[in-house]
Amino acid sequence: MTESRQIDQGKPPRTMSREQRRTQLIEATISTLAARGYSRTTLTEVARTAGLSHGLVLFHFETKEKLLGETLAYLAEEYRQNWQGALANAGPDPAEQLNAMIEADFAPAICAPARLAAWCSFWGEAQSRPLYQEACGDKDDAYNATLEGICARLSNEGGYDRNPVHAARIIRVTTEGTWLDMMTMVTPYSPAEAMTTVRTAAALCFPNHFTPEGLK
Amino acid sequence: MTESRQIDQGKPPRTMSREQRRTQLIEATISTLAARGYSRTTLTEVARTAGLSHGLVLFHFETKEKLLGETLAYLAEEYRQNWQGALANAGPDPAEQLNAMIEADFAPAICAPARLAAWCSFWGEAQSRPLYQEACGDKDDAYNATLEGICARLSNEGGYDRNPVHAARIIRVTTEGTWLDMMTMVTPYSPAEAMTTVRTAAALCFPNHFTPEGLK
DNA sequence: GTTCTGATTGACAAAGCAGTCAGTCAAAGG
DNA sequence: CCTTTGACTGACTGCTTTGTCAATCAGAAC
Repeated sequence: MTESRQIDQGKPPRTMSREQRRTQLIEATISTLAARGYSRTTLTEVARTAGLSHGLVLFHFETKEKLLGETLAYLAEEYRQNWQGALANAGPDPAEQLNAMIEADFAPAICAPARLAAWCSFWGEAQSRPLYQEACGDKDDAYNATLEGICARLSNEGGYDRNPVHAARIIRVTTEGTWLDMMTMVTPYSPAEAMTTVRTAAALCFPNHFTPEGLK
Repeated sequence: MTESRQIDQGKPPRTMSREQRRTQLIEATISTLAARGYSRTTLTEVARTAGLSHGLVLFHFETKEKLLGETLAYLAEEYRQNWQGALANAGPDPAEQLNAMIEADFAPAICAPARLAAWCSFWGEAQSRPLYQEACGDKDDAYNATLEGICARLSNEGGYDRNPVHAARIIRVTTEGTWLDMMTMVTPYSPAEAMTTVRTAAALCFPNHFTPEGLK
């Protein structure tokens, strides 16, 4: 499910491998969710977005429920890989790691309008379907644990006496609230502006290491 | 639309006044949105929740679209009255006012699970429906302007050299992110715990006036 | 070329939905 | 008691949607 995200756009062959087609249909589902919202996302519309017949969607995913579940899993996995990759590329310094995680959360691939809108669609249905808590609960757990660990090390090494659990929570809810803002605000809201907001929160928690513009 | 939110629960008469019935149906819509999500909210289910026939829902609201639009307007108005009322009851001191607004955002009437879930349903559809952006956006404008004003006065009078726009934004996105957390977290999340998170953010912005537990 | 396998299509069935409407019922006013 | 008015019901319609399936098609293996 995670390999070969890229789809060959040269001249689409009539048939594709199972994995390629599934990925293409999941991407079409994300686009449709963003364009029409969860409630008006139909199999026919997903198929039309992909330029395929609606029967094929069910051939590959069996039911609409499973298509949406796999779409959510795809988004969750993409999100996880994004921040874990950014963290792996950052140095051992906790301030750099925290900065890397903040930047990762607003990377174009993650907080592109269509991606955010798709996430938001799922949030709206979350409370009524265990599906989402399954897919997202684990992801959030790993993210939180990592963030708290980084904040704890930054607190210790940086000489702050801040509660790392509180700091991590502030950073996380600030990020989530900013995503929601980007979705619901009428006036456009750039990723750069969003990141400034989260960095401001980081600067409040760790003023010796962060400014609203980034690392000190 | 704003008067007489209370419904007489003694022994339901066969007929009710137009306004009472509309309010009852809007409340049933909120419950249904929370229980089943936006996409599976049907007129029949709303009617069943209210113990009425589905024809009556259309008699009072004409279309499903209008029912949902009025439900959102009802929620937005309820929200606005809640924080404006809390603000009116607070003293002239900006720190007290900020505290009042934070408490208002987590008052049981506002962040009850069903209310939050209903809001979340609308967020998920917002980007694809201009109807909802209006209702959600306008509420935010007045709220933001007020919050920024309070932060500006607190910054001045309290001797902080903090950018009040940034502080207000931090408080707001922290609140919104915490709401989202309350919706999507698997582990339960009490309003008291939520308020602690936002007060921690306030304490970071205005440490001489706030602690995570409340006003100093 | 032939065959085999798996992807793909589109016609179809079944179910659920919003919205319509003719008629019922209850309360109020005469 | 009679009439009027407005709330209310439930059967019905037409449309949309999900899901099924037999037939078709393209590419790979031989």
